[in-house]
Parts: sequence; C-alpha cells; structure tokens
Amino acid sequence: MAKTKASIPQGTRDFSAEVVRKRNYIFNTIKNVFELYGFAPLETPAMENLETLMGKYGEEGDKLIFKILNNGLDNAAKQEQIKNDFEKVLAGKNTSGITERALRYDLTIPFARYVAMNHGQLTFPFKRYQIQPVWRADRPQRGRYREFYQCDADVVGSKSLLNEVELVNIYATVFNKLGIDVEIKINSRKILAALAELCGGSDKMVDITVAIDKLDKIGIDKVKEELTQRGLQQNQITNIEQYLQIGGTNEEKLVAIKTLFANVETGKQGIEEIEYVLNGQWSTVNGQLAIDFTLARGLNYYTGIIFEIKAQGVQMGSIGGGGRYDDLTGLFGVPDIPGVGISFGVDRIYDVMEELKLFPEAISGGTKILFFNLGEAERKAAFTLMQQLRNKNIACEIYPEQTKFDKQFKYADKKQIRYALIIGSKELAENNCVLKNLQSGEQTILSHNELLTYPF
RNA sequence: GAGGGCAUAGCUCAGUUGGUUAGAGCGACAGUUUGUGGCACUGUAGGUCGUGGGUUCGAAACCCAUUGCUCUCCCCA
Repeated sequence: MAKTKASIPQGTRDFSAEVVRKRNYIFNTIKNVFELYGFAPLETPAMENLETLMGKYGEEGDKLIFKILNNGLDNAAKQEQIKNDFEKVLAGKNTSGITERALRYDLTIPFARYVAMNHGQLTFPFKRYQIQPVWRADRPQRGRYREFYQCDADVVGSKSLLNEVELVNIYATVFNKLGIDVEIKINSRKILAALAELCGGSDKMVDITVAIDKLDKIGIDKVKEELTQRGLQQNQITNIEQYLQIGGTNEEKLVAIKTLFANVETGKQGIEEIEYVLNGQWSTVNGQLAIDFTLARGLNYYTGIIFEIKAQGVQMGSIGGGGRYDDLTGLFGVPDIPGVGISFGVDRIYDVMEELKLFPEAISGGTKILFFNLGEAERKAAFTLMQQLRNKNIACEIYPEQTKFDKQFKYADKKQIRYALIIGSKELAENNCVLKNLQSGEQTILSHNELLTYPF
C-alpha cells in the first residue's frame, strides 16, 4: 500500500494530554453549573439529515454546512440519475441524490429537531444542556476552527423571562469560576425591530442590523455609508444615527431609548424585557451585564432577548451567545413551543484562558507513582503492591522493561510523576520498599502496609 | 468568496550579491554511570531545502505554477 502523508484536515486539531486536561477543566466547570441550575444532558448525532439544517442559518450559514457525499455514487445501474442530480449540484442546488446528510452546524437546531420529534414525551418546561462538537466549513483563522465544541443550555416550553435571568446567572457563574473577566452584552430583537419600524421600513430590518452591528469595528461614518448602500433614505439614517448615539450607563441608555421609542409598541416591549432581566440579576452578576443596542447576532430565529459574551483584555471574537426564539420547533411542524438558550464556545474560551494564563497551576491527572522494574522477582512483588494501590484509587504504573535506574527516573521526570517506588533485590529480601518523592528528592523506607496506608 | 505572509533536521530557527560536503540550539538515542533522575561532558542518528517546472556553468536563495500552513476581510463560537 502507498504510504500516506500524516496530516489532519484544515481547522481540526489533535489534543495532547495536557490540553485535554485543561479542556476538561472547562467542560466540567460548565457542566457542573448547568446541572446546578437543573438542566439535564442530551446528545444528538454528529450528522443530521441535510434538510434539517438547510435554511436555518441564513444564506451564509448554508454555505458553511459540511455536507456528506452519499455512498454508492459509482453504482453503474443508477449512473444516468446520478449524472442528472450532479448537474443540479453544479447549478448550486442540493439534491438528496448526491448528498442527504450533513455534519451538525450548531446544537440549537438539532435540539429543536429533537423537541419536535419527542414533544409528546417531554415534560415542559424542558431544560437540557448539550456539550458536543460542531463543524463549519469556514476558513480557519485565529479563534476560528472547522471543528469546535459548543456547550448549550436551553429551556423550551416557557415564555417566562425568569429563564433569561437564570441563563445570565449561569454565564456570570461560569466565567467567574474560570476567572475570565467578561462583558455580557444584552439587547432585544424587538428593539431592533422597533428601530426598523421607526425608520418606516420593517422590511429593512436585516439591512439595518447588519450595518449597525459593525459600529464598533468601522465607526459611524462607514455605517452610514453602508446604510446608504443598502438603500436607506437620509431621514431614516438620521434616525438610526440618533439610536446609535445612545450611550452611558445601562440606566442612561434605557432613559434615552424610552424617549426614542415613546410611540413604538414593539420597542416598549423590548425595553420592558431588558429592564426585567437587568433587575433580576441578584447577587451573582456584578456589573458584567451591559446593554448594547448595536448587538444583532444571527438574524435567523431569535425573536426576543439576545446575548453575546465578550472577553475583556484580549483580542477574540465572542466566546458565547444566545437568545430567545419564539417558534423554532415550528420549522419542524410543531408550533407554539417558545424557547431561550445560551452557548459557550469552549475552544475560544480555552484560547482566552491560555493567553491570559488563567489555568490553575495543578490541573490534576496523570500517574502518581512509577514502580521501578528491577528484575523478575522484584517486578512481581512490585506488581502485587501496585494493584493494591490501584484498588485504593491511586494512579500507578510500572516501567515495562527491566532497565537501569537512569532510564526509569527520566521516564518519571518526563511524565511528571510525583513518586518513584523502588523494590530491588535488597528491598525484596527485607520485604519492604523505598518511596522517593521526585520533587523534593526525599526517600523513605516503608513496609508494604505502610505504603498501602500512605497519604498520597 | 476576497486579499496578505510563510514553507530548511522531530521542534524553534540561521543560511551573506546565486558558488565546495546546508548549519546551530533544543529534543531523541548511546556512553561517562548495572542502587538513585533533573546538571555536566563526549559521541551517534536525523534534511528529496513543501512539490513541479524554468533561468543559470552552478539554485535552499531568482522567476512561474501548485500544495500546505497562517493571518486579515466577509461571517461567526
């Protein structure tokens, strides 16, 4: 067989032991908080039917879905049909004749699909969390991968804004535990809708939000330019400029927006929502929640409050986001199940923590004791002791080859193993063992019983 | 989808206006050292200079193409 050059697909990564341990530290922190708030786990398949995903993430999103080529395309009997189907693909259409499955793009849509499929069996309000990889055919760059993990928590079957309050508290708790200084940006799609209404063009909502979302990146003048390009009239742009000039504290922003939307019913609703969440923070959130009227997020399915997480002191895209959607399951034929959810982007959180050096010194794991291999009879005695320690839940390993001390010590060093346990001919004869702390260099002679009760 | 940058040993990188047999540090392996590691010293192995073509007496270097990686924009976690 021809030799294959060892490589992995663009935007994917292997994770070494050290990295996996750090990632697990993040996963466990998030998972424990989810559990603490009453969310139950769910896992869905890596692949979904293509039609489940298509059209749910906007035009850009559709392009970024990883599609899976059907098997059996070389079937001679179906060649005509397959050629016809492929013509459709060349014309930019999807066809089940060529591809009918795709890799999961996010966790929210598969969850909505799951709820729609199982709504008869579920107890509402239904609270689930999900920690799994997703795939996007994006071009990789800093903080952007083609395979990455999301950690989602969603509540469906409840319209209560108390859910939003809980989710904000989950965000604050998790980032507190991880030691990341974040800003939790909050806005409401209703406020964005109201702005479009105020500008006399609800149909222009997408154009407006896409443009104003870029305010902090490109500045007010460029935003106005883009609005003009997108067909907004001068008086409408003036309105939008007024809206964008709203600043100050959360309270000041609310006063200003109330004036602006005094006669816009949708806007008033949005303001009430934000006020409710702001007032419902309780003690967990201190000053991290910030109103950002330019926050837009994906325009696909959000209908109420929306969130986005920005890490402070580091150049990185959002490390989390979420919001309320009125009718996600409606896309799958089951109407009237409203929901709200949040997502953590673990890979970016990892990058942020690495850059700011926020990982704790000792993320536990790995072998605690290395048993030296110093001969056949010695090895047997060591092995028996080792198994007894393993039964006590202490991670041990024995050097598989009988070789000189030097080599076994170096192995322990490389793996950062804390203790070496030595049974040579002398210890074998005296029926004891030598335990050496490899950090301090101290070593003590212990009886077998003393070793088994040693406070590691 | 658009546009930059980079590609030399396992890793990080030198390599002069194009000129003999392409180097260093780290790592690996062996030895000094068959009952005590981290240090030190000595030695050994390891390179189609990403790939293909071109220019030239001569290319790691210059030109073209190609692939991979990386970064920015779009968009996103």
